[in-house]
Amino acid sequence: MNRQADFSKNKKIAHLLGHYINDTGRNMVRTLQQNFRKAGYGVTAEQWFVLVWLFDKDGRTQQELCDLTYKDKPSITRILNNLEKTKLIIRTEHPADGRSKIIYLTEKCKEIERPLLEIADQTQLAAIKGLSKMEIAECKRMLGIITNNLL
Amino acid sequence: MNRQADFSKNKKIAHLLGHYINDTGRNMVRTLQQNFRKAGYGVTAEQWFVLVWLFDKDGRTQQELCDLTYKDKPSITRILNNLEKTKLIIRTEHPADGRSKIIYLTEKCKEIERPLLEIADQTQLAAIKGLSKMEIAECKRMLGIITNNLL
DNA sequence: AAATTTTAGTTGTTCAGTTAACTAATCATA
DNA sequence: TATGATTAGTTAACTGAACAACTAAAATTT
Repeated sequence: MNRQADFSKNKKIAHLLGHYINDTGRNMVRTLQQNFRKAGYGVTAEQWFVLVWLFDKDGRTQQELCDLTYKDKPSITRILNNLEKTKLIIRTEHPADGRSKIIYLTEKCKEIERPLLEIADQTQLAAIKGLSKMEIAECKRMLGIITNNLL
Repeated sequence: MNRQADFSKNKKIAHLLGHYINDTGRNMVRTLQQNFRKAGYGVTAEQWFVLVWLFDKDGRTQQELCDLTYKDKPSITRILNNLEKTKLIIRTEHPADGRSKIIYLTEKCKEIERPLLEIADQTQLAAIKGLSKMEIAECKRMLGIITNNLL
């Protein structure tokens, strides 16, 4: 793919902010996944974004994971299917609510939490090199405004 | 899907900037596509990001479109396949280079340029409401820095 | 209590991104 | 000029996103 980042070439074409945001996000996500892979972990970035919340607190429902990751239900279903295939999570039945399922990490998954976290941290650190904490906060604030505008 | 934008809920989890950027970009892209669809145009956002550069200048090669859109070759191949199916572009052979193909817009496509552009403009305008031009420029600058850091 | 509505999760289809392997044409070079 | 490397584009497999339609189990309403 093509990753040069001269977003100023769109002098005539000013309708592409969404494209640039999207592209930058994909660059980060792809790099993270490549770094996982280089280190020998076959975890996708999207799987990671789900696992993060399970490391934070185990035993959540799929709906909770939807809310936390901003992903829709079919996406969560499929990401969990793949995590189940690789034996990183298990689905169990909710004791009180027959519709819900509760997701638990396997031991195998808990063992790789630290190395994955290390890779994620380093990747993010490399990505934001040259940006101050204030700039990052500004960036997040603007992203939040844009998303809210679209609700 | 879930589009609430309170990115501050990650107090404990600070590794998710890429996820937030990615998510915001997808929100913009999805909204654009929905707006095209509501107006009766079956053009995807990714198709639009390619068409934009053909409206700018017709008769480009696929490689040029890769460079301009930051997409890789398989993606461009498939996006053009779909644009060809819906008769919005045609592929022709390069007169001098047997490997290349030159992409032209059809009349059908030229006819919908203005309405699509109108929708794209309005969508972007709605998305950035509340942000100054300087903030937008800042945002683009930071996205460029991040992408360059990842090269 | 029965009927309706809402909620949790799954499935199917289409589209695009990522990676790898591939074909065919051109370019470089020895 | 013949060989090897590069370039343009395609194909295939896997993953996830978007959207719609679906099942089954609550929750709500009447």
